[in-house]
Amino acid sequence: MHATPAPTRRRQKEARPQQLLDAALTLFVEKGFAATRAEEVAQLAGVSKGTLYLYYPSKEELLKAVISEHLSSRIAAGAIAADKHRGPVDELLREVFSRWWLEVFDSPTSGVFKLIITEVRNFPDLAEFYHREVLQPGKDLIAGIVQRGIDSGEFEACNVKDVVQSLNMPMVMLCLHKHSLGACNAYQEDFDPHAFIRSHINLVLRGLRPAAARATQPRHGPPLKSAV
Amino acid sequence: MHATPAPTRRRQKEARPQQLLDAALTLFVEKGFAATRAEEVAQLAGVSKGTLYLYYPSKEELLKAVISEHLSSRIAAGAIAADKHRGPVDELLREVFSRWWLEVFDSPTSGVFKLIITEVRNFPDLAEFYHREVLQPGKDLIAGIVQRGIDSGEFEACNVKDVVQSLNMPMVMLCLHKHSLGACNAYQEDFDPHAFIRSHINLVLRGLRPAAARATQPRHGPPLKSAV
Amino acid sequence: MHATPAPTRRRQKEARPQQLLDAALTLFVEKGFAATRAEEVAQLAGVSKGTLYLYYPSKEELLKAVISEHLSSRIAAGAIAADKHRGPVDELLREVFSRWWLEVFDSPTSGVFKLIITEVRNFPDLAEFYHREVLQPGKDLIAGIVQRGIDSGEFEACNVKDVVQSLNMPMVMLCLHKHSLGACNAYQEDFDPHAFIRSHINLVLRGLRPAAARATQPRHGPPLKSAV
Amino acid sequence: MHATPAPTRRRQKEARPQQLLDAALTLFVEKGFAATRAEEVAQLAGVSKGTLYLYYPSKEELLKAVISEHLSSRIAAGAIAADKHRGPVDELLREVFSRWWLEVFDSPTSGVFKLIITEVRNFPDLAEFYHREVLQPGKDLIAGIVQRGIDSGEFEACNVKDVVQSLNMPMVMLCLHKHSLGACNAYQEDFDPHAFIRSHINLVLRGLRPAAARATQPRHGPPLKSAV
DNA sequence: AATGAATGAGGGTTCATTCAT
DNA sequence: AATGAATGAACCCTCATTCAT
Repeated sequence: MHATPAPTRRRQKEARPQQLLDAALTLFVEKGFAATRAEEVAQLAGVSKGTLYLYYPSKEELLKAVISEHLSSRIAAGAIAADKHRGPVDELLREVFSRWWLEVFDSPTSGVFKLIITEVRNFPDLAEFYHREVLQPGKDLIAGIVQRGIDSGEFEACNVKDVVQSLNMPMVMLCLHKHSLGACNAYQEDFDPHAFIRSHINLVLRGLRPAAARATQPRHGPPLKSAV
Repeated sequence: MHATPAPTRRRQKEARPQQLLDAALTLFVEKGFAATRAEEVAQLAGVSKGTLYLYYPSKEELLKAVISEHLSSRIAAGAIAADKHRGPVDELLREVFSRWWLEVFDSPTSGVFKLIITEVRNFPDLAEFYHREVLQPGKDLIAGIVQRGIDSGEFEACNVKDVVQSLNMPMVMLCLHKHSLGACNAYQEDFDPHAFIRSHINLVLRGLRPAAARATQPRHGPPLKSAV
Repeated sequence: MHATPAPTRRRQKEARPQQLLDAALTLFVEKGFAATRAEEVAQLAGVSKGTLYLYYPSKEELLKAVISEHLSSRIAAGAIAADKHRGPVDELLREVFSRWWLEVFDSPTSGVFKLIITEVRNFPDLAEFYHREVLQPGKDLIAGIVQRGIDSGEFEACNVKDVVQSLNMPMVMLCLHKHSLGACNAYQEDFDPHAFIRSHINLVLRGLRPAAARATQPRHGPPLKSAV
Repeated sequence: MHATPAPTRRRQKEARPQQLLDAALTLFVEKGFAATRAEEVAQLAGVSKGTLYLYYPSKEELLKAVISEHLSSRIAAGAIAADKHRGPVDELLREVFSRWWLEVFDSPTSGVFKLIITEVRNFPDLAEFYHREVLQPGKDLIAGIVQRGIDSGEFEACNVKDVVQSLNMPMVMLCLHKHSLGACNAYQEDFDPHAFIRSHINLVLRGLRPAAARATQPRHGPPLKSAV
């Protein structure tokens, strides 16, 4: 309805931090923090070198801002809706992962995992941050759901922590892949990440089903073959 | 019976490249390529800055040497011995992964995965190299075994590529973790990677078992609960 | 009886240059010209960075304005009143120095000496300016008085120029000290500059008194001992 | 007898610090610390920018090295020989000042006073350093001698501290002058600093002589007139 | 008249690489 | 073969100055 408002200076000032964070995320993920020049970030954000420093006092602070922006808000989201769920647990797990996956994998946020992997040893603050904001809540969320399934007899008794990792790791791995090998335009196999994740969840959930229940098809999730 | 002879110059000269490669791998994995100074590598290898350049013409060539050394020889190893195997396929899979895992995870080679993830986009040569030397052979190996299982009726029909990823990704992920968050001495959970991998393989193989076979315990692999 | 009227814009506009000059003097003296940021000057003057440039076209012009303001008007002041003096020359000298001292030492003008010392070599214009406006008139003034004393027999024959320097230098030195070591809150000895200057003038004037007159106390100036 | 030794690298390495310190002193005194670029210092020392940083970790450390080098060793020197002196005190004072003057004024060390004045407020460490290494020992030395003169009746009773300042300040002032106005090739008056200092000392010592002694010429120091 | 966001040249510092010893 | 002093290009960051508001 409204025409794009004229970019007054005031308006630009408000937009700058986000522009800079976006540019920084892109480049830090692509080239690594150390190999990205501050001026490149500014350029990609459409401003000059000096302007970057009006908004962030150093390249390192920019990195931290990039990470905290993406970690605090988005990654651990969706946890809230989980508690209310009634019904089979495997359906809930599929839903939780779907939501997370849709929000993260196709968005720039997926790059943050590469950033963490890459930079955590150079900036140890990140470890605490990532653990507190992402890892712990994420694992707690999934572990809680899996435990529910065990309690209800829907899942075989098992080591819950390990199952959480089995479910999760391929998702994080795909995020990493997207921003490393997956971004090299050669070797782009006919690989559909979304289909794979559905297939993977299926496979793991099948493995969790108790022996007694195995003779019948699961209510949710297609048979393995059709997963892709 | 003889004491090791004092290292002659020739002996030292022959040992240099390996010392430099080891030092470079350690530091490149820890800090990233761009953030590692050539002199640090030399120092860790016990030689002077100038000596490094006697053996490698540039820091970038050193990186490539580090990677090619580890990729060519070790990572895809064990593939050969697989063909001869006769017997249940799940046993074979366990064995192949075990061998790979033992050779890779506890050795410095595990760091190469982080290096690849971190640096492919800066050095696109690596993509082709890694794909040809590691990914393709590795995936072919596992895919072949899984396909055998399907053909023999031991596994449910399924998308083989996806299963390969489901099996593999957590292993690579653990290698990455070892050299990123896992190396930050906080947040070292009581997590045993070896146990987890056994548990994960179990879980996936259970998911692969055909419905008809599910009522009986598998011959290999403990029940889920005892996996850790 | 009326409260000061709220400063109108015009009023502010007229006050700006002085506010800026004062701020600039303070900061240039404290930190040096090169180490003072234009924005700091503006801030101390209570205006924004841009406003400074409405009044002075560059930082360098601001420096010159600061110096010329203080040099032209105040430093060589008091010279005029000297000619009319009748009576003993030492009394006149005491009076001239007293007046100068009171006007300069306790005012921000004292800092200009530091500024000159610090910046003449970077801005050679200052040399000519300072020499013409301050040094020459000041020395001529004092030299004239001393010469009068010699002519009248009140002072011993001597090299007038040297005496002028002997009288003057400690005063300038004290101005410099005030804005360098004297401004470091450690090492503030129990040193009273005013008392010292009286004592110093006394000492020099005693040294000037001709041998014949030395047996009697001077009419002006206390005995040395009570000088502090 | 020996030819200048070939400048091997080893030899150069040993000479570098002094070359850099000399260059730095020259430029810092001439232009001020902030207005001197590190590369200029390197250039004047005949090395490249990077080399400077092989010897001093930062421009600021270079400044401190410059100052401490000159302060520790030279400025307060000569104090030792003073105690042994027997004979008239004014002769001793003349000798102490002469020695100090010859060592300082005509050497680059004279610039350190300008450096201190200029930079002490930006680097407060210097205050403590200068006070401890130069001011206090220097003042104590002179004060001790003057006090001896008073005790022996050679000098009038007086405030010793003030006299010390009266004697000293012109000397420091001349050092400052040499590196500020005195270095501007205009306005080089026919002023001979060495002659002035003799004249100044004379004048002050005459002022110190007790009334009873004034009728006779001093044993040392010419009559005032011939001081230049 | 006043502001302060934006610019970009400039300067401090690092580090890959060279080369005299 | 090995060293490490030296170099200088490159990068982070600052700040004098401009100009749209």
